[in-house]
Amino acid sequence: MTYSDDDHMPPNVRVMYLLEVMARIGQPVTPTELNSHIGWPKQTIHRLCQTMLKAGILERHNRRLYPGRRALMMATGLVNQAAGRIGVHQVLQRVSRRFGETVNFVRPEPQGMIYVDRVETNWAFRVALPIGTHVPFHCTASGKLFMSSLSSARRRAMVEALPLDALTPNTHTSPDSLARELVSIRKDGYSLDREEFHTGMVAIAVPVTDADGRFYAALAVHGPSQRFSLESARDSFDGLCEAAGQISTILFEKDTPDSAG
Amino acid sequence: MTYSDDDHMPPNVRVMYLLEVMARIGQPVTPTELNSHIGWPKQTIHRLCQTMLKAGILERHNRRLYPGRRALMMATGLVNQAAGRIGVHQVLQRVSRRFGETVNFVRPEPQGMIYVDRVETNWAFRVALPIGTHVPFHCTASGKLFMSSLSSARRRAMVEALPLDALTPNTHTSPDSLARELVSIRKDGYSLDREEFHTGMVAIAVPVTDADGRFYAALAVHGPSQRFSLESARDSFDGLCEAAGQISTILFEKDTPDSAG
DNA sequence: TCCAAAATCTCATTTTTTGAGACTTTTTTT
DNA sequence: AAAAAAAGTCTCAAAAAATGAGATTTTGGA
Repeated sequence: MTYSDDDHMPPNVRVMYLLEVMARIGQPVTPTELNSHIGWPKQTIHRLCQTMLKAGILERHNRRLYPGRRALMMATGLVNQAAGRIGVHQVLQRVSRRFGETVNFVRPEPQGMIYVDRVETNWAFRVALPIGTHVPFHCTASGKLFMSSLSSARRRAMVEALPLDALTPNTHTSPDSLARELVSIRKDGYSLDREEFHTGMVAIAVPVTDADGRFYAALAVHGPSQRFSLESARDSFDGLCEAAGQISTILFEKDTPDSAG
Repeated sequence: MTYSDDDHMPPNVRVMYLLEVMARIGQPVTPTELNSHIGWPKQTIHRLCQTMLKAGILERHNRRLYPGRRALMMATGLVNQAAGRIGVHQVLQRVSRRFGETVNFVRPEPQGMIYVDRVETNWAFRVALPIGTHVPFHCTASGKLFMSSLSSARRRAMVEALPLDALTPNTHTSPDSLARELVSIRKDGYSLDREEFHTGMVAIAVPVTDADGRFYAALAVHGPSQRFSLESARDSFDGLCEAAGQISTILFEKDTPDSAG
């Protein structure tokens, strides 16, 4: 596979991209206006719009295009499927209120751990990592937590493959010490970041597991070490686990048919 | 152009089609399961899933695929755009004229229910909430209506996660009483705000659903309790449902003029 | 450990997309 | 009303992508 050229978009995905642009614009547009946001050759955009009109993905009133019924049905279905995210966000907010610190919901991806959702405190101190950012595995509470959930063979392979760049004086730079910590994380059920990613910032992460008990995501609380000690982090362990359990329920529990009492 | 062959789908549109199928299924699927709904050659579906994963349109947990961040952002944008359609707005105007009160069109988002469209009466009494504002779930007719549409597991988790701040003496502050009301809302098909958000203001909300019966938005009528009693609100139930049905038709139904071909 | 199902890889073929340029229609300006 | 500009459509050869059968590997469960 030619993963290398990063910015190339297969024709496949262009339909989706066009819908994304329309969604962002938020109101009916002419093909030309649309293209002022995209910059494809004139004929290309017209042809694609035609294809999508013919497929019922777009509809047209006068000159202007807007998402058609087909796109809307799809969107409604997707949003409903994702209704769990609303609940998850509410749980994050509750955790954040309770501990007064920033809370992150983080998932593993090949490029690193990715911030999927977050609730920030109003304190001046903020992590400057927007949602969608990837962070390294070896120096974050969530990344180490994820690795600790792997089978020993995979864990070892991963630890040995990672770069282990020293981002602070506390960062693990030796595969052995990292591997040792992963073992104890696995035993404890939580993972700490002792200023290993940013000096002055600490974090604790607990796992959110799926219905089969497999790792799905990390629920992490971050804070500056001045006011958020690792002691207090550990104290928050039970509360975090409870929240992680609720998230797991929201995302994975099978629907029980409702008894309308 | 060979418009004639009707059922042919250009490779272009397959990405969209795959998302549609996933939206209809409504929960994470393996490529093979997915394909049991589609019937493409094995390699074709795998290749397409790979493309979509790489593009961030899908995400994966274990074997199972689900709509990714990118797809969800798009879906949210589309769904909000559609809510503001001309035809929808006209229905809101008609409802507002009929009852002489402010009408809102409200959708769920992680941060709260968001006012997507509104028609206001000219009365002095106005809600000072501009379009785009988020309001809480637990003390609004639309928020409770949305929560009542969730599966019981999600509903319970959400009720437990919410802050339940008392904004008026009437606000639900106990998860139990809120949960109980959600059950009866589900049964009744409408939701009331009995001065739970602002003292002196009451509201009734009914759901707007898509062609498959999925929750899309809440249609809500608000008014000051002096002139807009809950009795009259309940009386307006049929009219509201009719309007909700019209909105649903505008947004989701294929308008085939007369024939039953 | 072994086995069946699922996923991945390879590759020649077929299909589609691409986009420049000429041309037509529509809209705006004078 | 005429002229000019902008938007949209058509044609076509080249380039790129999708296709899907078959072989191979990986995975998850007994």
